[in-house]
Amino acid sequence: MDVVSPELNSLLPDEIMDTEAIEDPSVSVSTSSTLLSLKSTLSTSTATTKTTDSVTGTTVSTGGLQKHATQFAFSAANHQIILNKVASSQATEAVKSAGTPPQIIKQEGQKLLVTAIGKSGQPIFFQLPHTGSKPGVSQTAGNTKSPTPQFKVVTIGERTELKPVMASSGNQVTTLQAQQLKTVQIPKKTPASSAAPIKFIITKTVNSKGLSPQMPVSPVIQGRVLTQSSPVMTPKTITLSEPHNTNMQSISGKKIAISPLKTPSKNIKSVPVGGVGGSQYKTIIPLSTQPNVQQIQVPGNRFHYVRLVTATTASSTGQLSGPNTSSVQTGKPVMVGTGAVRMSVPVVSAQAIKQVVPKPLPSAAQVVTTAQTQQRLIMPATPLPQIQPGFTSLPPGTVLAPAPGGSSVGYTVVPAQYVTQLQQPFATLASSSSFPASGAIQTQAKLPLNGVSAAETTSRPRKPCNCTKSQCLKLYCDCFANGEFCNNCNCNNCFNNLEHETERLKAIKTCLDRNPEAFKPKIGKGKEGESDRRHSKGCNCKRSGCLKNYCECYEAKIMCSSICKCIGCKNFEESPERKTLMHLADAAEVRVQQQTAAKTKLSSQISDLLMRTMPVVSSGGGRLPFTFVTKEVLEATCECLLEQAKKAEQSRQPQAEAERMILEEFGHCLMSIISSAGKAKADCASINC
DNA sequence: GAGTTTGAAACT
DNA sequence: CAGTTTCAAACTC
Repeated sequence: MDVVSPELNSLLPDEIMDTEAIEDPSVSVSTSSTLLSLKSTLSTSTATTKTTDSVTGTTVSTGGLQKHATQFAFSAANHQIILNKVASSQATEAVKSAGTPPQIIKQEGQKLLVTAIGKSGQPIFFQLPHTGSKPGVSQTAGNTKSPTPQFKVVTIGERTELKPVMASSGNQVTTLQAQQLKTVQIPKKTPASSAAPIKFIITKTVNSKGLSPQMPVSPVIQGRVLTQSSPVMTPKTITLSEPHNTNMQSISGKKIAISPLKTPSKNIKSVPVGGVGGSQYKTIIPLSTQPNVQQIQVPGNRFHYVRLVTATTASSTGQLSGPNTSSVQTGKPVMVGTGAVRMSVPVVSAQAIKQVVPKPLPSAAQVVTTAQTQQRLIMPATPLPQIQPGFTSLPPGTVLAPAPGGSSVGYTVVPAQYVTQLQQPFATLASSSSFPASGAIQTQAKLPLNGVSAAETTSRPRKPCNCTKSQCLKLYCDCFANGEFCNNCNCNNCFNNLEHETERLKAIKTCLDRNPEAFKPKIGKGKEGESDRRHSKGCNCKRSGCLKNYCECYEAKIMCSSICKCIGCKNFEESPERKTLMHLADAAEVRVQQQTAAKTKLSSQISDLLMRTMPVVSSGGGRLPFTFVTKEVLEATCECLLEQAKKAEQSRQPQAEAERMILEEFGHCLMSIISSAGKAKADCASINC
């Protein structure tokens, strides 16, 4: 079980944070490796259906739901949860005061954990006791006989919903959602393994016409795999699973599984998934921290966008943190109120992606932030066959954005640094395409990216390239290799820019075809027990001894490893040459630092001196000009000082006393200068000169 | 700054 | 996969 984020910890009451129930084998037992495929068949039936809880394996019946009608009643009219007869009037008031419809997070024992977004925008958490019948999760794995309310996260159409599941042994899932009540059919497929980890299942019907495009997408679930369905408007189902120790999951038709929290993939991986009506790719996204994936629907746009947000970010907004993180940490299906995720939620980089949170979007590109550095991606959830296979290996800092003109390419690869740069340019692109312009790019500038502000990251200095023949569209070009546009470079005939996006995309594809990992960082983590950092491919140096910057290992300040094919390597731990070089480098660095410090200090002193000798004149608010210290003034001052020195000499004063007299005279001179200057300035001001 | 060296990338 | 060519950065003078 993953650890609940501190942000959430601070928000949630202890009861909510208690995740024991989830780790309880009796709960996870039936969450076997089997992935229930939740068909996208929609109906608007009420909660009188049956289902098998895919999370707990508990089968409960509609009767159970009715049994619990003392706790809940479903309003088919407005599709809102109505809390009825809750034992706690306080909770009732909390619900009423919420700015959004309440969403059930989960049931734990005899408690229902409910969240809503308060009118202040802050998440509200409260508990509702189960009073009508025997509450709690099923005690029996697989096929439970005791009706027990369960909750399931199911995505229908563009939206994802939390479903209180009360059916038994059926194959339907009843969805109760803040704004819509739906029932989806699920194939009867019962989880079996008792030792299986908890999984999340999301059913996603793409472009379901039964749903309004404007219908907000409820944030839903943490996951690791995004399925991008084909542009063909056939219903698609996404199955997100959350096994704790397995990485890949079964794929049935157009379903994909989410890799587990505990087996994070360092890199996003896309795998073609078979399907009718077009190819699909599932994107496995690393999940080393707690980012959320927000699925966003753009009305009128055939693409679905997802946005990845770190838990930290979410918490910083005060809106996402609670519900989302809690769902992640508990590993249980969780529904978060639609109001819990807003477009204003900024996007920051993430170490990895953990959550999948569909999200309403009036119109916007979605910036997806992923991975090791500050990789931000804007990517359609629909497939992008042209490049999608290489999507796994997009370089850090790459942004995928819908391409202008709605071309077949479908998106534009943009360096992360351009996310902020492109605020205007991208809006232009968006406006010229089917992609809505408003809010096209989310502002990220003021949010920290892995501890570094976006401003810092985006302004990160980079060496300009000097390419002449490659058009900056080959990996020879460092800019291109780093997934960046050329900017302020010295290259000739550069195609690594927005004006040549088509060529650029083609080049990227070519590179990825040649080497799917072409854009991955070359310096990655080594195997266990080895140095933390090592070159992924190793170097092939022959003449440099791996002690010059020709060597990629040396350049990265790491030692050569066993995978290097270098000849005459001197870049190893005990190498005396290497040690000497390191010492020299250290010494040089110290020297530079000292020089820098000295310069800074000197500059500061000069500045300070000028400040003292040129006081601010209140009348003008400015400082006196240097012109007051004219040559004549200096000469006069020097004469005064010399006179003072002569005086001291004639009176045979000791040196110290002579110095004192001279300095004193210097002080008098300065005061005279300042006084005169101030007077002159005041006079000048009085006559408006 | 021009020319050389070097090794990764690209090509065959 | 190996050998060769191309390329741009690193380096030297």
